[in-house]
Amino acid sequence: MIQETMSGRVLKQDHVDPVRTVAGVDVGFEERNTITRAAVVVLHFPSLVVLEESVARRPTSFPYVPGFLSFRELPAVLDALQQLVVKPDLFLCDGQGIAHPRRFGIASHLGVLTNVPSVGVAKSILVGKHGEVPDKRGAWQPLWHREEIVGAALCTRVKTRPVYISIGHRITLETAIEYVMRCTTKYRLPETTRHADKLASNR
DNA sequence: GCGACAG
DNA sequence: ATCTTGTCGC
Repeated sequence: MIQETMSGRVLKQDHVDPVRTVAGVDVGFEERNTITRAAVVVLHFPSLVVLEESVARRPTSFPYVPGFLSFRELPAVLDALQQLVVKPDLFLCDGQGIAHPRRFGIASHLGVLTNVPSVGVAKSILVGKHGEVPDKRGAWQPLWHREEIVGAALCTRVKTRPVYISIGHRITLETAIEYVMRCTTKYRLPETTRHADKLASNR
């Protein structure tokens, strides 16, 4: 299957150019899921000032099937990306990178297609398990799946559930965690995804 | 066969 | 993801 083939193209080393812009990517739905709405928000790094926003809507063409999220959401995301004037140096996606049954979640799919470094920032686990994460900002535990470290459960805020970080493309887990922390201020989720989330859901 | 299952 | 107000807790 294409996910297994494409996962071979994921670069698990740091090939990250100096990061001046970080983009948050998220998707929402309208009209009883018949319309897919993708949002991309580009922030200046490290100031996290919003530089540009992009929204794209298109008919939903694929159902939600766990493990195949990118087929449902990426087409609209690519539409939104084409409208951007500023080229992002790094993508922070809602969902998994290689913390996926076939090591090719939406963050990896987006990273490989665009050849831009990407990171998966998920609110819940698709596959894998982890030890208890110390309740301290920045603390993390490896996420294991089939004797392999596929990501990290990261505490971005005390007394809050961890977020699940995994590499998408052209980055290492340690570097990914570092950027996620630097994009997170007072909330559980990075500012990038919070902005994209707001745009994708019309709030 | 029985659960689990990103958004 | 989405349907939805107030409310419990730090």
